[in-house]
Amino acid sequence: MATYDPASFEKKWQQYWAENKLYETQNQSDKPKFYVLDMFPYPSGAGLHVGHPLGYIASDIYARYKRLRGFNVLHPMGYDAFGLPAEQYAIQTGQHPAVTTLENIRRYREQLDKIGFSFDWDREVQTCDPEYYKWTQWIFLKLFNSWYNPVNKRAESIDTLIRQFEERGYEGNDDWALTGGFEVELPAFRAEEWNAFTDPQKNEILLNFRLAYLSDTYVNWCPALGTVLANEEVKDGVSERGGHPVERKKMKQWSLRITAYSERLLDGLDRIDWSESIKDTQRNWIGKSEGCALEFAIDGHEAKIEVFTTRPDTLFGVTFLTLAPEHSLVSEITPPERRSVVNAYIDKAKNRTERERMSDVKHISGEFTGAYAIHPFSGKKVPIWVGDYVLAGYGTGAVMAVPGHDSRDHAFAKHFGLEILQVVQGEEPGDILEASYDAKTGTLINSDFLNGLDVKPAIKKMIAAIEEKGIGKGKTNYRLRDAIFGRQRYWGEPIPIAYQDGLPEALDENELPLRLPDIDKFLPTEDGEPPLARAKDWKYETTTMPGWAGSSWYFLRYMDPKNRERFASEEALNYWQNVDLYVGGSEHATGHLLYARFWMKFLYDLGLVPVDEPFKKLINQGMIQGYSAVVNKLPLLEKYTLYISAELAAEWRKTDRIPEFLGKELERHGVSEVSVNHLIEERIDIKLVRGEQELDVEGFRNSFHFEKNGEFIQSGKNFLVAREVEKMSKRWYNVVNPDDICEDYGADTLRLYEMFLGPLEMSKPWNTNGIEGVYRFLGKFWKLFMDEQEQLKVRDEAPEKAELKVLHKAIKKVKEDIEGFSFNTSVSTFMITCNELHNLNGSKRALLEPLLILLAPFAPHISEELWHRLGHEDSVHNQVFPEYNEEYLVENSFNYPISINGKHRTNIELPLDMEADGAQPLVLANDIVQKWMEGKPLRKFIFVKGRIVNIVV
RNA sequence: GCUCGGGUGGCGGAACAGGUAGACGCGCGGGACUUAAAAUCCCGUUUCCCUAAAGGAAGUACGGGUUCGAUUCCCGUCUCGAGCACCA
Repeated sequence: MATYDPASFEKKWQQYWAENKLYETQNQSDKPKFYVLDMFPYPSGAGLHVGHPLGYIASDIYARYKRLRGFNVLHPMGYDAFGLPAEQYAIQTGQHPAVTTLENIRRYREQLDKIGFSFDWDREVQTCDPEYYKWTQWIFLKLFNSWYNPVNKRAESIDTLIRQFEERGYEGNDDWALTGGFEVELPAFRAEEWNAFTDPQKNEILLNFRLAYLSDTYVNWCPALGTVLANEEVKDGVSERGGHPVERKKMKQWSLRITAYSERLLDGLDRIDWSESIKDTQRNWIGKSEGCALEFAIDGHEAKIEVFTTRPDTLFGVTFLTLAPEHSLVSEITPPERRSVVNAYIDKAKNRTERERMSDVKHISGEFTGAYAIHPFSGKKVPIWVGDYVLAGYGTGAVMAVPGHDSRDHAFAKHFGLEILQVVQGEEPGDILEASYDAKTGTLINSDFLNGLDVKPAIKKMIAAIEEKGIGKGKTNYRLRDAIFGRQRYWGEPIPIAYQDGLPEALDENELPLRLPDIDKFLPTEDGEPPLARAKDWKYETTTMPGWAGSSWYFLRYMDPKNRERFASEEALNYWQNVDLYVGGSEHATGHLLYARFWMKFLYDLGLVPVDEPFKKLINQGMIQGYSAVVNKLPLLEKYTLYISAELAAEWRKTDRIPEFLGKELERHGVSEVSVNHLIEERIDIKLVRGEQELDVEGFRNSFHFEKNGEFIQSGKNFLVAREVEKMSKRWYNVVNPDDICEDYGADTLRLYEMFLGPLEMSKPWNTNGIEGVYRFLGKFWKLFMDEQEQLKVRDEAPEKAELKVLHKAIKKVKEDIEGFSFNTSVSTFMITCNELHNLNGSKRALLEPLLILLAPFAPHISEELWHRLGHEDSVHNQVFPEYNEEYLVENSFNYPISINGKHRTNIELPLDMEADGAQPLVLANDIVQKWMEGKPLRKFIFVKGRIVNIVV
């Protein structure tokens, strides 16, 4: 056999690379460093599918390219090994999650190895390894022992805060120098008072400032999973994993004070090379809004209501205030005669789950408290209401309602018949009683000293007036919430906290790692305690860290993975700095990617890392979707289950009328009175489909999908299935396994094909329609080197100019493509180059050797094989990426045929000293021709790609 | 509702800064080799008109604009996808 046979050499080279430690990376080098990282996988029981390697292949190409370009490349891989699925599995089967996790890791490794990645496996990390999570816990302790100093704008040791308390005390929530604007439920105290406090009292106070803290907060509680979830783990009121309903519940919880970093997380985005869309998602999530906080006095009460608004200019349009049902002042200000009504409303609102509240956005509800606030400028009395459209968790939990210029306030006012005032005049007249005017443009009216001003200057003037009056000040609010850090779960990092008199006490660093204890059952205890409460003599925190803890710093551990003294040595950190290229899915935009940035900034503040952004450049690869196969069946009959071919089912659904042919068939089976609603779609294994739609009927009959009383109805020669693009998942039977592709076509074809599918960042369905083309290309490429008799046919002749042009074109294109992450078009370039060399009979060493190096990042196995067949001892992956020479690329153009107005033809002699080569007709526009005809000289020739495309007269 | 990103042949998709639209691959059609098939190789393949050949017209979701020239830039409309969403 004289053909390309990947099975005969791919494994050989994979072993060769491993044995020779080809990809081992040193922490020092004369070469410049480059760090290429993939998001490490969670090792699930299902194994890898073809979607996983997409990003890994892209990053591998880039890493190999950088290596060929003379960089010292760090390209590691590991496993995000703590997590829910392993624990769910443990609950069902009793198998310890550590066992199944290690088993899954073994399987992942086996699959990864088949694809020929250039990972340095000596640096592998697993987040569930005590030697690793020791340092996750260590970072947690650092967070616990730190606070955010808003004056210095960075995290500092909690000791600096204690010193301030000792010297100055605390002035309450106005003490911006200590809180930086975040709310602390803590009364003021003087320095003497502080010094007189007992240690537990001091500790309790300090918890309000620590970056890792314990507090009573509303959490997303998922009863089905038995744990709390972070905001980004909840989608539309149900859990992201499993889709179980989620409730709001007040619980004592560990949280991380990520909100302290809001501004810096926002700022940092301007300095990193990420896609605009993902930066936008993060900006959105942080949700900065600038406005002003101000107080309303309450008629007959000492207390004041603080509100936050982005529209202080509309203050004269305030006709009522609305408090969230959870607002602490509600019960205080409600007079006795209104109490029962208001309390009933509050109870109702509280008992609604988050989901109900969200799905019920349009329904307006609220109650008048019976109390009145005093408008700070007009002195008018305005009623105070409670309404669940106001969120307790944002701003102050109270709003000044401006129904004239806020659609939500407007809806509320209209529903309850409250006054609506217009204070901003827009360009187009509209009835303010019908719809609010929300735009931030226009002229102020009915607003005393603001009258005549535009909105923006009015905002400024009003803030100044408010500050002068001493009732409030300009303020920035963020949507970002602190990150809840405890999970009522077993399979996670234990939180290194012990309890003393109910107060948390941090472990000492040298007590780490706090190892996860063995327990007999993985369920929560009978009285609802987390599983860790089952462990004997466990005097520590019983919740564990969330899945994102270990992944928030793993990129640092790769730099120095075996260090037992430190999370990574200073030398390693200073050498590698941060990740130059990070490749992974965009679904982590508001989770992992935000938390990792937060931790990096925190570590930077403590002087533990040299830079404060973890990932310089980020590429988001798209998802590879499954291409499910769907059969239509009519199962309502006792006698038969009728399978209806896709073309008939489609017509039926479209027209809602039974197609004639199908009607006859149904009649023949004694079926009447069926509607299209009886038609059921069932997904079947995609292996039962041949080509695009044809069902392998025999295979289907033998599969478990088939109903024993099934009969087929089809109008054509074949029974057709419908196809559906959706997530690749076991439950849809649409998973394609990379091992199978490697088996059939080899790893190089898999790699090239995944790149060839389309732009890296785009999501696309997996289908194997084009894979033959890529495989054929490799076969053709092989034939440039080997003849029919399996003999090397490469000649040592000097290449022709035309051949050099082909080569250098390819070098230039591939280099540009890799640097721009357009791997799909570089595959095309290889195909074109291969064809052109065949046509030129260019099997010459001087052409093919550079070409092999060029191809090596994409198809490492075939390149290595042919490189050795050319007589080299060394690996092709140790070579230098070839440079292109512009000289060979110049296009010569001369003596163009020109068609004027697309009609007449003439030849124009151009004042260029070039040889004629591939002359093209040039179409000139009318007016140019006219000027030319009038005898004006031709002034300028416009060249594009060495070709004249226009002439300026 | 707000923000962002898309819409190009039968299909996946090219076109780097405005400059020969449809590269490359799949599919399809035709041919060569073969007793035959597979494999391989060659030719054709946006649509329409005309044709023996040559040629011509339209064409990148739709409608306008800027330009000698627009898939590319600007305005408006439709549409698909993603993120956020009673955030005051």
